[in-house]
Amino acid sequence: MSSSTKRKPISVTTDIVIFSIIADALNVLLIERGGEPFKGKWALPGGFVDGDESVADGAARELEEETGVRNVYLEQLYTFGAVDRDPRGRVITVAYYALVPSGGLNVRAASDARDASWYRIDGLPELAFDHGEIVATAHARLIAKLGYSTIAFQMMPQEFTLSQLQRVYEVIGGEALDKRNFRKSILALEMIEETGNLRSEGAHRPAKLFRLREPGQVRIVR
Amino acid sequence: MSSSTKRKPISVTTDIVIFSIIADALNVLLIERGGEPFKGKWALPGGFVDGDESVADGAARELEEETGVRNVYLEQLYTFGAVDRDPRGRVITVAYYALVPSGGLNVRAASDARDASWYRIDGLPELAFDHGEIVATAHARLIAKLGYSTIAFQMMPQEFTLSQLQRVYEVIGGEALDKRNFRKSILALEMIEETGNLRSEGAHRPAKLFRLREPGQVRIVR
DNA sequence: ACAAAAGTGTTACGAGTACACCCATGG
DNA sequence: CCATGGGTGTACTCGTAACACTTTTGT
Repeated sequence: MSSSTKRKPISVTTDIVIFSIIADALNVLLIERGGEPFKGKWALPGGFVDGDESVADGAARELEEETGVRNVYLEQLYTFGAVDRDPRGRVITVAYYALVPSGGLNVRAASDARDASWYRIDGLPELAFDHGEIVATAHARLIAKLGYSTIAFQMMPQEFTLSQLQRVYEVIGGEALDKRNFRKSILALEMIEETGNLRSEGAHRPAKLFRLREPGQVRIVR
Repeated sequence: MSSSTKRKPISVTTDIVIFSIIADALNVLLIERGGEPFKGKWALPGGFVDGDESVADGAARELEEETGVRNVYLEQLYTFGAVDRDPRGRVITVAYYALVPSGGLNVRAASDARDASWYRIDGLPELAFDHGEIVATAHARLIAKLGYSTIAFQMMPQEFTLSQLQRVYEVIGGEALDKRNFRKSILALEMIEETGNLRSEGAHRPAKLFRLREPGQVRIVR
């Protein structure tokens, strides 16, 4: 009986949780919905998967269409498949998440989004659909993954200082880290190298700038 | 442009990877397909999700229908969404996996499964669809999860000896473990307790039997 | 000269690993 | 009495955590 008589069509969407560090806080990119349902409510970028594209391609396409962001490390998060999660009918969603460099992208509202904006994770508005649950799941995964992978490097711009990198770890992890231990363990990964340049950013000693050896690569450590 | 003009219907299936330890080897439960496509080939249990059930419910239902297995803790593995993964058309699948006690269940073929049988993970037949990839993904996840969760307890019968439990870890992990260190670390979790019973199983000292304190609970450790 | 962040090593502790012998039973 | 797996404690090692002062710059 696995092929039930009533096989109502099930639509498939993707939703993407885009994280970035802005002003020393973890932020999520949201879209203000321009159409029903949940018109005027904030929601995650995403949309329906086309019949001629893979689910992952659909997520990448939606991400670029609605936010202009491309070439980011998109990782599948979870598939949300409750019966009543979408008032339009039977819609399941494959959620992805992505980390983008601090300040390194132009956000623009497009498509059926009335507006697009960053929100601090600790100050989110009420979200459409089950997107609050999706963000919470992504946040938990991000925190966990920080501990055993090099995912945080995805948030760095091309050149960055070790202090900047440390701030990313501290903001996501929610606790202060020892500067010397942090530098020791990061450099031991051999994933970054000095560019030879310095950055002077105030009334103090300039900081050495680093770059990723192999951009886009995420390694499991430990 | 997120709502494309051509939104071909996408069907949604589930596939379930059931692991168990049998004769000191890791095994996967497969069914022999009774219908096209891939008729006569071995495949994972699973099938189409109905419109009035959640994806997780669909997985549990298909599993019971095709193999008789019920009441297992199913964990979502990954969603496979390539365009051409199913010759019948556009079908994506949400894969789940579960661990069941050694020998503690009656497997029976049913529904459109011609046969159901255990296969050693290192001796799998050629599988239908992309099920080989799904099994490989589940296997990798199982090995990883063994290291930082108490998932292995799911494979134990109601009463078990510490040596049995150690064999589970050794078979999945693929390496021998030190007996004293193993017992020390397992008991430190405080997840199992002595039943007070002994099991005599050969020409040697009888082993103490243990049980889970809270069956079904999986904890993250470390 | 002072404020502010960058940069740099050593010690201490604890978790994890290595390791060997006696115990209880069946045949 | 011998073969077989069950059961037990300690010492060492290595990775992680704690910790303070000097350097370079702008004002």
